[in-house]
Amino acid sequence: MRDVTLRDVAELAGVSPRTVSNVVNGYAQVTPATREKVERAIAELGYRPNVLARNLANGRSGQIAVVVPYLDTPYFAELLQAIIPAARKGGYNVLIDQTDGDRQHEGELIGRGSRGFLFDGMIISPLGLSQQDLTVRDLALPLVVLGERVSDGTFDHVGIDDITASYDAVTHLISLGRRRIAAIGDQPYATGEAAQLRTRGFRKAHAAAGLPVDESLIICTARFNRTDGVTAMTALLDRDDPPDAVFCYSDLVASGAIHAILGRGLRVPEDIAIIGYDDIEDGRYSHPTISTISPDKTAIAQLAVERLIMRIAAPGPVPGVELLAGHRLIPRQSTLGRAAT
Amino acid sequence: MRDVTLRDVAELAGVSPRTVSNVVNGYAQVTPATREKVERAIAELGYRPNVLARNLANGRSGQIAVVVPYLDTPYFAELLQAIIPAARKGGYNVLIDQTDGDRQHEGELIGRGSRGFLFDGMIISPLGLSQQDLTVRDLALPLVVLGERVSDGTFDHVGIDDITASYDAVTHLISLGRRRIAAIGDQPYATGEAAQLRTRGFRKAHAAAGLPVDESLIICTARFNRTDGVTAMTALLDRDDPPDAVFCYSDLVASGAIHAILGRGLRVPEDIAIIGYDDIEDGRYSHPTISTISPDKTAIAQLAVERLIMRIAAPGPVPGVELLAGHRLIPRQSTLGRAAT
DNA sequence: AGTTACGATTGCAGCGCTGCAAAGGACTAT
DNA sequence: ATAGTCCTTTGCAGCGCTGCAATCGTAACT
Repeated sequence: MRDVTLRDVAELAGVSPRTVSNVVNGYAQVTPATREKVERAIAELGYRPNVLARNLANGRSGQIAVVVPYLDTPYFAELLQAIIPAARKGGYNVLIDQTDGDRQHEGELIGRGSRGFLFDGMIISPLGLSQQDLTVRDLALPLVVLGERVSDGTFDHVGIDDITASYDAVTHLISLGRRRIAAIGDQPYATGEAAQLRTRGFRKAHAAAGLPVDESLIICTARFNRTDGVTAMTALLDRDDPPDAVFCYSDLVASGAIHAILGRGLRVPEDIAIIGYDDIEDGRYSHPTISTISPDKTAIAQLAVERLIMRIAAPGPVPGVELLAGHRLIPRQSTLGRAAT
Repeated sequence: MRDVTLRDVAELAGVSPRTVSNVVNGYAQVTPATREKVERAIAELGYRPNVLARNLANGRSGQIAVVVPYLDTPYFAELLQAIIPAARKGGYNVLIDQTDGDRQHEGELIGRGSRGFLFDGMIISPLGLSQQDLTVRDLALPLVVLGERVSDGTFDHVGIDDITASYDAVTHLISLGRRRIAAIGDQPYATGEAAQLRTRGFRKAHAAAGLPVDESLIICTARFNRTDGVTAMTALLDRDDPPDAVFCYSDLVASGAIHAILGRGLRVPEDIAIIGYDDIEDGRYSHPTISTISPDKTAIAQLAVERLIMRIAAPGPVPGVELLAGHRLIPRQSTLGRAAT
């Protein structure tokens, strides 16, 4: 049994296929009488427009790709959770891809013609890509970048004010009387821009408080995973002069760090205070609950999608902009102690 | 600047468009000489096949939809993480949708013609849908169901042996000397089949050990979230005779339950042992680490995708089958105590 | 009444690709 | 030399829809 097409509906309704199309899309003016005839025919036949054909005809796919390094990283999962409804509201379906942070894979995706016209635009959260890689990409692909990178003018970037957020986090630790503060997550190489901004905030908070920065307390990690947190924290604990507080560049790192600390029989925050970054759900239920910087994920998703749709609709190139979403410091038990909720 | 099409390549290479198509798809036999000519032309023009057009022409979209209730639930995120590469390997792109467990939304998705030919098949993890809903769906849509439901013969179901897994979990608690064991997560209504199976396993373990089941210790929850765990556990703790162990129907519930217990100043597992279900990453890093039933997610993803692709390729209706992936009991600190790794 | 104007409807062509089956060409067998 | 065979290449038509511009019909105007 063949699928029902526009033509079938047109025949039954006694109008031209074009008119059926007009009704379906609400394009031109259509007489209420005609509309009703057509709608009845549609209902009777159970007609469903063929999205593929529609897309081919008008040259747009109606899909946007969202590319993240890891789907099972809570931060990205939560972000996606917000992006999907936003895209749907804008009339777009979401195609998801994960890259494992692989530079080459990411590069292919933003490269010339990668898409085969399968999606109209892309929201990407790159991990392996350097600024350079982004610049030589397919310029015709409407692109919005989340997180790591900063716009070079050919794409938009959505993030939060990392320096200020980090400044807030570290200042919070200082205000609690901590003096030997470590940072876990610096990435002093090309692809670690976000990390570097956080380190800047870390330094700035020290400077503002008149505190010296112990460079040996700034620990680099390849990723922001739990294992990175465990490894880095273990190294810190092995020192003669461990820190009394740690600013972790993600909640996962914080989770790993806490795991390491408690594993040694030490207490959080009594012995070492911990603050994370991202405000993932785990942090609200772990033991202790994790103080964190909470980026406004809904706003990030909203901004990214809106901006991308605008880009897709725009006739020519659109200058890239930096868009900042809000963030809040959320103190919890890992800095305040059991007294905190 | 128009996009490069098959025709452009054909012209440059001095062959017919059809031949270019043959080269691109490796269809018919093509002389090495011809192939090279065409490939050179492709490279020179930077030609990329238009997937949309291809799909329209051969009537398949090359996409499968994966529908989950919540993307940010770690279990689903981890499952997706496994499904995407499996699908990609099979030549399919993954379109993701989340339903918030809303029955109507889920129903629409599996309903007649929902897809508009946008995807060739669907993997769905329903929450709100009853068996009945699934039965009246669009029978022409190749469908693989994960988790909750059991096959009615028109679709495939992939899951683990819930009864045995639950039996294993509870038997583990009993073997540790626990006697008052609660269960959190039963759902004695139409849409809670998986939960009911787990409750069956719970009873079976009691029976096998010659232990009576205290019905009042079987707590129902609407979902398997952390908040459900907190709520249910709090109620249990408020009783005069709280349990000495709890079998939670998800790791999130377990996480919430632990949160509630520790919040009361009680210890896990000394006062109350906890075992969860799903083996999400959090459970490996939380404090205490959470004993759990670990379903083989890779196998689930693999089976689901393979089976779906087979269904899509099949000419006629395919009888639905039940596919079981493996599972393992993973004892951790929440039952064994700090001694455990 | 004749003309203009405007809204509703339509026809055509084509988006870029592939299924099908036939045509062309080279080569072997008789 | 001629027919037969097999492999490569091709042309046609059409997937189902929409952009465009033309057409039709009717209401509003002089």
